[in-house]
Amino acid sequence: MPRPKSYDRQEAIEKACIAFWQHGFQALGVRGLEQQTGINQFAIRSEFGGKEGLFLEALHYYSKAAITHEMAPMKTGAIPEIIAFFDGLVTPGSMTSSPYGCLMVNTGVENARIKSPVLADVTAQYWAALNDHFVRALENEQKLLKNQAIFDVEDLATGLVSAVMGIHVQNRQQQDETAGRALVNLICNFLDNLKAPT
Amino acid sequence: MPRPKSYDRQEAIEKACIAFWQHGFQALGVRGLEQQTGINQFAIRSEFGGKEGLFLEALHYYSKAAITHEMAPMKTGAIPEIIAFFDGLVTPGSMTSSPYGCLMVNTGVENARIKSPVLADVTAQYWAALNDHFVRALENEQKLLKNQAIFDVEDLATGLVSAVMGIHVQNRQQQDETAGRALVNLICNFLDNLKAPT
DNA sequence: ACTGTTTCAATACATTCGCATAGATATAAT
DNA sequence: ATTATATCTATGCGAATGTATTGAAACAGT
Repeated sequence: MPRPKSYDRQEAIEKACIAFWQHGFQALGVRGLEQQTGINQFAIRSEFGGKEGLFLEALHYYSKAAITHEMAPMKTGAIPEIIAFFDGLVTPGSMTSSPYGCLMVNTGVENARIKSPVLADVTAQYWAALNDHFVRALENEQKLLKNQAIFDVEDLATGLVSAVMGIHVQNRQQQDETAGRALVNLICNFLDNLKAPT
Repeated sequence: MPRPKSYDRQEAIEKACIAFWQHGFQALGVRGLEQQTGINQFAIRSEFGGKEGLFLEALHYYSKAAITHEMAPMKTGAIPEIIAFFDGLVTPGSMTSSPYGCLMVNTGVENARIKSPVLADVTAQYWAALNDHFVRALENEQKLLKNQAIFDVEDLATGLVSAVMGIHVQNRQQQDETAGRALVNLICNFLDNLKAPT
């Protein structure tokens, strides 16, 4: 019997995600959110728990999408899948390549010295997930190398995570979703030298 | 004849630099600046042109310090000097290593989708300077390799800049000035393989 | 001492922030 | 049609923002 909502919830979250991605959390006001998402201010509060609640939903949406669509192949793959992931960071059309960088990077940088522990959790979990996927793929690769452990998996994975951050920042700095290409090439080159011969 | 200023200008800029470094531009209000820098609100306006003017001074101070103290050795050096620079990014005590990351990275991420072209200029010039120093050092290294150009200098330099960004973001994310160590090792490892044999 | 000049402390200002409220609106069930 | 319920549009609120103003304060020169 109620009056129908004037927005689609999922659609709204996606729009909010893009808006926060572009402008950051602080710089985007509730009134700006209204315009860019089509959600009315009342719904932002009653449905999402205010600006920060909507932001959290956006972060979760972004995280889940990236993990399931971009990271997933690395779980059962090896170095080639890692290389494919890095390529995706600077390949137009991939959801992990954007002239706005990465919502998780941007949020982490912005939020580092601030408030919400819950925000810090979401970003930390995201990077942990990425780290895990790298570890998996590297372990898989090591099996192909017949246990010749010539590289430290955990350490390498951590380094790759930092590289991903750098690529995203470069993309955002240049406002060009391919700006991080040089580091991608460097990393892929490096990984290729570790790879089991095909 | 005038009343003496209650602050030292240079000292004030340094304090402001640290404050912005920690909190970011938006999150730090004028009243917070007053407390953390000891500059009175009137002076912020009359001496520095308001909050943004003081921020610009802080950016210039940071940039000049980093260029002259940390990047400089690469101008006449080669890959060993690049490696030393990367080590400095995760070495406590170095001015380029900090649990707050890098003021230029933070500013670039925060400002990317916003306003001030003058802010964008400062950060862009900073990264151009870093890129130049990498190029110089790599060219010097190539001379030692007797013109066996086995790597593209410009491309590699660009990649190294992105790596630096990633290391800083990792430091800030973990609030640990050594968190980017893994990528530093990876990069140094990579560079070492390019180096002329000693 | 007095004066001139500059800086400082305190306050006020308009604007914007996120949030809250309340009356109007739109649907489904009766 | 009427009613019930939930959502939407309007407006308002206190707090915080950066900036502007103004009278008191602190020095150098006379």
